[in-house]
Amino acid sequence: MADDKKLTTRAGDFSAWYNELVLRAELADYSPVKGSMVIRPNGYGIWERMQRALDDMFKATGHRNAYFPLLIPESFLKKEAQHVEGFAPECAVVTHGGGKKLEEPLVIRPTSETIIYHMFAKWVQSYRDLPLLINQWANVVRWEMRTRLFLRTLEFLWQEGHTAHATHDEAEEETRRMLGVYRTFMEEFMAMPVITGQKSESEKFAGALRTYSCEAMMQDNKALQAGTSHNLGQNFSKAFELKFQTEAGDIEFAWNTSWGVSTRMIGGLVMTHGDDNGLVTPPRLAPIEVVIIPIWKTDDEKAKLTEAANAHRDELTSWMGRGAHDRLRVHVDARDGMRAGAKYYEWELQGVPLRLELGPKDLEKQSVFSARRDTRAKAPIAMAGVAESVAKVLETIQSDMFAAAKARREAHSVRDIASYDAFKQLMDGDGGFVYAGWCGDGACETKVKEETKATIRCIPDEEFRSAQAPTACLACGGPAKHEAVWAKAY
RNA sequence: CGGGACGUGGCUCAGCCCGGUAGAGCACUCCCUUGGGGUGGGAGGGGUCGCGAGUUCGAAUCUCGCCGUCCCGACCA
Repeated sequence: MADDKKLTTRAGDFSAWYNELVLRAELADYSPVKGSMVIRPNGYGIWERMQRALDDMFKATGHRNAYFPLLIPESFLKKEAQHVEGFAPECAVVTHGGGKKLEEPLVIRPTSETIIYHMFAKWVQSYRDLPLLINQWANVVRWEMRTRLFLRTLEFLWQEGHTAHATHDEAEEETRRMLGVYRTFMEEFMAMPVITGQKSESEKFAGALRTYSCEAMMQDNKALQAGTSHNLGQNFSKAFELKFQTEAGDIEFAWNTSWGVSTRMIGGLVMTHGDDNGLVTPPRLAPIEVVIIPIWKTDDEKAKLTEAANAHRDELTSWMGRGAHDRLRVHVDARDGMRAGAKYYEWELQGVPLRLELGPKDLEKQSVFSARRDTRAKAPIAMAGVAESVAKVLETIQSDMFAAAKARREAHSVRDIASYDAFKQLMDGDGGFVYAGWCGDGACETKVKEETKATIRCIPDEEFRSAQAPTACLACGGPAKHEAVWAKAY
């Protein structure tokens, strides 16, 4: 490589850029087991911030956490016909334990519907026990053929919410509510705009009545399904005898929902905001929001500036303007033997939202020199009231990142595609989201997929639909039943 | 599982055609230098050349087999 300090560029090879960034920013590393990965502290730190924000939102909507076991009797998985069909090929199965062959093989959970609804059936007797609102943070295993760091690995971390309700409408409301929670999280924390909508029959969860998803656009204009929420109807309650007695005294099957987001979102974060210099983290998810780099020449200066940098850190971290539980997250990089410039590159690669440089000149001027990660804009910040100024810049970064990502998505969204040929041409070139009609026939979906690799990402919710609803199906030209978002996807 | 490529210090790779006892850059350790965007120099540590067999006086290099990785296709959060 001509310059192996630089990343491959996004324009040069998006896929290589992504892999290099994830490895070099130390978000994750390949594990000795093909297809699985180690999440390193930089990556896990982002996950922890995601978990915290989401967990608070789950609690605020009345859910409680629990933990269900990793191993599931194989027979459980087979109880729901669609479910087993969807997951059987990608299940890892434990056949031996304690040095003996097991009587019944145990499946390593690819998702926990079966074990959870089995347990729910024991816990629910009456309508008074409903709704039952449970979430678990867990790892799951799906034996994928082709894997990518964070985006698709054999094992990944996620949360799965599982609820039981007395009526279909309550379950539907819950399904939509949690999709909304995901959307809020993705927009407000990840600064990642998403389109919400319903999945087509072929893309829905195996065993669900309906699946809704959040779809985001990556910088290569491909779609990433970032979160899903399922109305499971009574499919699982019937398979697992999850019944309750109504107020009127009748016995009915409960209505279930399940919803999940995973460490895949970290991949989405990288591909939404990263640039050719590395990761760009939205402040609200950044384990370190501000890095302070003292600059010195002499030993005398070194002592003075390191002390000043530490004093700044203390001032920033003790500031309570965001509330006592949301202090600024600040790191001082006073490493010796490394030039300031080299530190800049390193922290940029790791995506720290704001850098503060503190040198002799700044001390004289009673200011610090700041550099934004997202725009790379530089400006001095007065020492007086520095914490408030910094907090304000971070807020600006957060909202600017969202606005930039949204503008990019809109720039690559097409609502007036002239013809199927034009669509093919677009998918052959730049790609993007195409809002176009769909007759509702799975055959048309399959045809488009085979010919262009693009699929229906979702039937968008009303607010995302075009002012003028499309009248013809993209593929067959017949009357359109829905407006659909078509795109190539991860 | 089909098609293609590749396995050589931690990383990226050269050496292989034409066999002769292993190299570069980066990274790492130490010293000096430098220090507001990847300083420069010096010294040093580190390799069963993927594994196994074969040919040969001698194999990283040639032959065969195996294993593994990556990319492209069939499945997917």
